[in-house]
Amino acid sequence: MLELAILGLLKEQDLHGYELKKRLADTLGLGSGVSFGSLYPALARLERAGAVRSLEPAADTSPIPQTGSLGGELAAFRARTAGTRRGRSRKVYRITQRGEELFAELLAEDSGPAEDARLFSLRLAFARYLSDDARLGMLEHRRLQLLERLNRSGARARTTRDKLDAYLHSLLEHDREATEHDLSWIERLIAREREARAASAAVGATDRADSSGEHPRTTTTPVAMTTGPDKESTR
Amino acid sequence: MLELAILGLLKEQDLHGYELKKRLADTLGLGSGVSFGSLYPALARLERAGAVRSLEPAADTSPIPQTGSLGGELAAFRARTAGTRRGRSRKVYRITQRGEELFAELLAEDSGPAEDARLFSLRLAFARYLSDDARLGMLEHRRLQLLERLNRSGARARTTRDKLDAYLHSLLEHDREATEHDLSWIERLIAREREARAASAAVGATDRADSSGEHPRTTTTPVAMTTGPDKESTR
DNA sequence: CGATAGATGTATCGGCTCGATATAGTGCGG
DNA sequence: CCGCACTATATCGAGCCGATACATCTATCG
Repeated sequence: MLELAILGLLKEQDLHGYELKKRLADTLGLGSGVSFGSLYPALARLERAGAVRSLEPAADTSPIPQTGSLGGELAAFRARTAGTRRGRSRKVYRITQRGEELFAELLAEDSGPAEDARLFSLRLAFARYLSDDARLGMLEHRRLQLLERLNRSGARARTTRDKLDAYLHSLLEHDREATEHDLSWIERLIAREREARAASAAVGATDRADSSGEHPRTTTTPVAMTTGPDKESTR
Repeated sequence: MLELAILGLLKEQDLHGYELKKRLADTLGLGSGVSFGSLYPALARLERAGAVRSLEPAADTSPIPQTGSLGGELAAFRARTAGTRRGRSRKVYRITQRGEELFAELLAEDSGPAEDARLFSLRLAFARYLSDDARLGMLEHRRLQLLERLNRSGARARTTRDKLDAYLHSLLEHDREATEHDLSWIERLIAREREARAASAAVGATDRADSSGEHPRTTTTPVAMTTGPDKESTR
């Protein structure tokens, strides 16, 4: 999972560990990012697998950002002293051809029924690298997961009628609302995706049934299932 | 973290591992609950620490639920064959005095600035065991965390103006909305808490300034901070 | 009847991630 | 010159997860 995020960031430019951690935290959706205890081992794994290679210091005034764009008041100061390397010597990582392939694999991977919210967010952050079909498939997949989760909320409400602690009840209720919110978001994304597709395919084949208002609800699944595990951090 | 959840459930009744896992999944807010790979080691730790003890088979027709209330069609069948133990012999866990103490410690624990959403949910699920003050403190603490997170969202939006990928932008936007939703939920909980407190203290002291509409916003913090890490699963 | 499938249960293993900590180089203010 | 803060790489122990193994019982189908 971390590998995917690292490779995705390195696709755009070479980075050293510290900077990588920062971008993981605030460029991507990952709250607070990851700890060094995960990041460095992950980089080591990737290097061992030949997916990235590390470049030594690279002399001075390299085009690698001087850890910039944070702090605010600090930024001005940073601009003044730019070019003077600070702290310990950095090890800069660059993605390899093998790394590009690995990225594509990880991004497209099936990710069983347990796919959690973090992984979905990560995939969406790199959705621009997917084909139209793969991207739409990913969104539909997520939609089904959320529907299933919503089902379980309903089932739970029906099973344990009221006799619940007030705090627990509020928690469960909020969780259900958050899931509904997520679901409507995903459905907006799907609708947008279909519009774009329809627009780009304006020339060509015969009319393809849908395309007008009230988006076709795809595979619908009328809200009824019994089994299947799931994994949804918290919310 | 898991220990807290286990002890909280065992406070109400003796349970065996499998049933414990089920309740972790759907009684509490934890999506999909935890895996056996966490649960059994956690139980072993708790037993080693003297916080729980395991009771052997306990003969037949014990008052422990026969893993009931799931399946639906299965429930009827289950009712018929109730009383006949199934599968491997179960090991039933019971909380000890030491366990009750440990539960109280874990529930009240300070939980640094990194407290994630899962842990907060867990604490809220057991909030009924906290004193009024501790409960309110927990809610205020969570409120500040969410405000800080919201700040960072704003800062990010101001720093990286527009030049963002559409999917990434949508992701970040959705994340911000979800945080706002969480925040307003917490504020409703705080308001409710204060009302209850005011109602119960109806007899006694002089009038205490607030109590009428437009809840007092507590410690307000006018949305401005620069540093501090955080941890928020995803969203 | 016997085979098969499937639910119920307990348990362990390898691998990833985390939080804490160690190490180290640099500039800044007192 | 000393301590402090910031940048940066790296490791350790422990927790958690997914997969898997193992064991026991029942229902169902040929």
